[in-house]
Amino acid sequence: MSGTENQALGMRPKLSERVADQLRDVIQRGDFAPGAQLPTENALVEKFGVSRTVIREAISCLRVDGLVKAHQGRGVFVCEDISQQPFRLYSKGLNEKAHIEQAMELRLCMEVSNAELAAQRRTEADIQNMQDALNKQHAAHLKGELGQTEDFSFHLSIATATKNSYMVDFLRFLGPVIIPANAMHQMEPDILPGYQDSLRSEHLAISDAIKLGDANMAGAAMRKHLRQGLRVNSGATGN
Amino acid sequence: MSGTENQALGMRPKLSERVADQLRDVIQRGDFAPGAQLPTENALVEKFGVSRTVIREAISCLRVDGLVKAHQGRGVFVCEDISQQPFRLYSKGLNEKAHIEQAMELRLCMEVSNAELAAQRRTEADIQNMQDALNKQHAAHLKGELGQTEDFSFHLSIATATKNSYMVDFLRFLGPVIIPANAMHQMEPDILPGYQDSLRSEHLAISDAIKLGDANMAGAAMRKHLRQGLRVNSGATGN
DNA sequence: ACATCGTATGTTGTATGATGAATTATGAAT
DNA sequence: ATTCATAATTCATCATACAACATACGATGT
Repeated sequence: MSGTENQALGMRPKLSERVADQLRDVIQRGDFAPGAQLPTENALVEKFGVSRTVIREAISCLRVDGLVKAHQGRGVFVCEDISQQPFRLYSKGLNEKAHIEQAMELRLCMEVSNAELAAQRRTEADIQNMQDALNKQHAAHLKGELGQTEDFSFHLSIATATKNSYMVDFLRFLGPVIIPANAMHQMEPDILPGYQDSLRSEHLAISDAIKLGDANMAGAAMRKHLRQGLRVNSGATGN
Repeated sequence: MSGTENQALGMRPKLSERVADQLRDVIQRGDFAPGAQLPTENALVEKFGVSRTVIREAISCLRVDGLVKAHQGRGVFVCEDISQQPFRLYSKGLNEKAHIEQAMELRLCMEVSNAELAAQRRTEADIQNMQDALNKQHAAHLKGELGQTEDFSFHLSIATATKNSYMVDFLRFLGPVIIPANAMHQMEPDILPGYQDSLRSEHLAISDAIKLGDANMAGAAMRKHLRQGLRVNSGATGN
């Protein structure tokens, strides 16, 4: 993040973002200890030579990032605990390939655990949701569609069955990174049905194991499924 | 997040945050399709009955959150892909206990995978780092310290050995949520050494399995270790 | 001496108006 | 119909003023 993408396109980055980046740096470098007070807005105005509007927008960014906390009438202070800081992908200078690979690995380890937990905790309603998602995906396939949305719904239904809302949130968070990587778009029309069939059988294997309550089997099926998908994707993109 | 904690303390939430929350809601509810243009600043000024300052700060928040993207001279648009959106814990209305439990479960499933991956990919340097962390933790224990920082360093060294930087980032992200939950602070002084010994033996079991390259054993040792820690923590807090 | 209260000062939050910069729409000239 | 200059729109920045909140200080009364 931090507005570097603008600069890459030759666009002049916004002043407030440049100031925010500089402030972020000095904070993360430790120039201001946790709990310490930042210079006042007026001081920063003089220091950076910009208007108070820009300073306030920059500090607002740091606030959303969970780095500082502003108190009216007192000042702006560096957060004591960084527990409010969000988690971002793509933060470092990773190329597209490494980014997707590592994010995919993160998803794999989480979804395998999800399958295991779902097998232990699923209720009848969860099983019904999984079944619905599978049916809708099958219907989409029969209509000649890719059914990626329904595919994702199936995985979400498993995450929901873990009764851990963070699992759902995290899968939703990783979802967009994964979906575009799917190689179904570039797939030859004649091998697509075969791929969708194998997809369906893999999903059924996962679903059955979760219904049975067999955690090990569910995890293994999910791992096999995701590794298969990873193989197809990387193969199609020529890696 | 979303400034709800202010309201809980009886503090009047900032206008800009309230506006930001409302805008966030209508966007996430789908009132504005991805790629659609938001009303202009002036329109929002009239709609909300606040100043441009507030509207701009609110939009700035949404920008940092990755929900919208502002283009000078064109307008503010809802992001097409939400892949830039950060992942946050504590986002929903979870009580402290459920929050920690669910976050801990997220950590568990990730660290088990980390141990497995580390066993497969560790280099000599990784093994050295793990060993260093263990030694430092032991030294801290002998000095009568809790050694929590060194404990965390050990786990980080495992994450580093996976060669997946997101694993390290994510563990760092979860770290602050977990650390305060540690019950060592409230522990009776006479049982602390015994606990530290068991901690050390669990760490050694993990470390040995990773050195041997036995993924299954490493994963099992890590799972046992974290479940043990979870048990101690929840027991100490009376749950 | 001590506690209480009001005031002064400093800081962030909000409002307002004006100007700059970038994009898009408009329209005239060829 | 195309091209080009101009106007209109919109976000970005600047400057100023005032409001809301917090703290420090001193006056006042006991």
